[in-house]
Amino acid sequence: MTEKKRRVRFAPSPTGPLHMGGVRTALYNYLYAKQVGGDFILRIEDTDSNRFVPGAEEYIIEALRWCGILPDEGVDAEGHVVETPSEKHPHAPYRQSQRRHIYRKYAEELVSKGFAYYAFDSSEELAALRAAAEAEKRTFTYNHETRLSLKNSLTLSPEEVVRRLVETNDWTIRFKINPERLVEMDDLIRGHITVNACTLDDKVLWKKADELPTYHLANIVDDHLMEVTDVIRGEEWLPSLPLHYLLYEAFGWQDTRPNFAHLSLLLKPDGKGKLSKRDGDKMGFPVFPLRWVSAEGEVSRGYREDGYYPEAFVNLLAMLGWNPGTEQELFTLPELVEAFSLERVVKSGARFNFDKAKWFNQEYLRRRDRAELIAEFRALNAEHLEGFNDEYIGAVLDLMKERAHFAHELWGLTAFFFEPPKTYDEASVAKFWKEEVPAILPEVSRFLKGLKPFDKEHIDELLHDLITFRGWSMGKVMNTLRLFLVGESKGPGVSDIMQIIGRDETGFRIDRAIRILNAK
RNA sequence: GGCCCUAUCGACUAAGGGUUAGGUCGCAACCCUCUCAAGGUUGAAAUACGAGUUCGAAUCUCGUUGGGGCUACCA
Repeated sequence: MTEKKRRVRFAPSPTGPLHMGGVRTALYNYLYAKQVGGDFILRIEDTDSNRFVPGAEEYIIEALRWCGILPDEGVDAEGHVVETPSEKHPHAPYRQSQRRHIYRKYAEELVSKGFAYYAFDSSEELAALRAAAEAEKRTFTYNHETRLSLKNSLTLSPEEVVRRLVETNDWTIRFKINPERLVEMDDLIRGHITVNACTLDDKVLWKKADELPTYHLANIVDDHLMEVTDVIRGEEWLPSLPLHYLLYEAFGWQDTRPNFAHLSLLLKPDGKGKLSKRDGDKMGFPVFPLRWVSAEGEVSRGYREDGYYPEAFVNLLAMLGWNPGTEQELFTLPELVEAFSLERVVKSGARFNFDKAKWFNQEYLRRRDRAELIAEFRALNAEHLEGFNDEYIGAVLDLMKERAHFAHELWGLTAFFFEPPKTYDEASVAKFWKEEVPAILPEVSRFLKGLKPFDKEHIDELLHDLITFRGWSMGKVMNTLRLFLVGESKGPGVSDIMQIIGRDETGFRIDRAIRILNAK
């Protein structure tokens, strides 16, 4: 068996930051490529200079790197798109704007074979036709029905065509759809699809005005030249698939045509439409992997900046539209590579759910390496942690980390371990600091100060014995103690807190609270 | 409007002709308990609708309806 190495590409357009749907497409491409032992290629489809957004390409690469989905080809080790061919990058350049010189010949080839024609209608003329049609509640389409009444090499004299080709500068090359054709296609996710070519329009393949191809031509030519074997892309491309099939045929490349798989789209949480840039800030969650600041200064939040671990982000994205067929939900990237299959990708659109996303991160936070979490906690709260060693911080985090979804929530949950409460929750004070309690606490404090060894087990024993012996209320005493140690009436077990902060600090906090509350 | 895709709990999904339609998130209750979490147990919660095929349909077919995409000299 000498099966050829599979080549799978992700081909985003740098028209803005890559959103999470795009990352998911990249991820599925990556998983598929790696599973079959193939190469994952990144190609930048920047054929529309009008929509070019500075920084978008860098953003795409950084987002992929953050997620750990690294291209084998197209991008070098430093994260730059490769511009010159080499052994590792034989098909460079990988940016279509740098490949512009190669496309025209393919477009001309189609004209000479009779599969395409020159069209001289200006965009203004076409816009006017569309507007006129719309006024009559019709839709204007440049297709087999209208092309013979328009200005193109099918209707103009050869001399006129040549004259316009050399003298004018805004003509295009259009694909000539054969309306008789029935296009039979196969999709790895959706199965067999049949489309009647008479419903297709004559798409522009090449534009003289910018000396550039459109997506359709560039995409097919590059996939062919780069020997791409599998195309996994968003569902928005499904309507173009017949055109792409026809293009492969017209070039005579049908035998090496790649396999196609069209992924369903990520939908808004409320199910109305596909997830878009605006939704995040409107609905309170990020739609982008990384923070993005537009040229106008508009800021969109990112999963990274919101405190998600890339592993969690990748995991949740993988499970949005794919499942392993088992009940396992937590996967590392290598595990995903192992388990992934296009057959198990679901066909219908997936709505994004913020709660589930947070749950994924919580699971990863729990599983976080202890030393890494300590370092992370230190980095996040350096100003509060001088004088506390890793052993102390580790003990605090062991006790508290399962309460958080994100590392940045940890400080709010643990601050009382590092500094005495600044205030005492008033409602809790009113609830507990009354009746016999003020008289009891000084005695509890005295006993605690004499306790040795001062650990959880002995503290529990002492407190329990003292409270039962005196006939006090367990709840009142314990909750008051917690109020004094934490500042409010929630948190971990009283003895857990005492063991960590130690005997001296415990005594200090209790006495201080008694003093303050008695003075009121 | 036309073309294409799609349809199981609120959300993500499993079940590929025979299951009490399963799991996860979320929600609720109970247990644990010094509070709050976590954890444990339990519960509410779905095959869009209508025909057909079949002994038998969530599953196959057709239609309807809903949702989504595309319909640019954008990708």
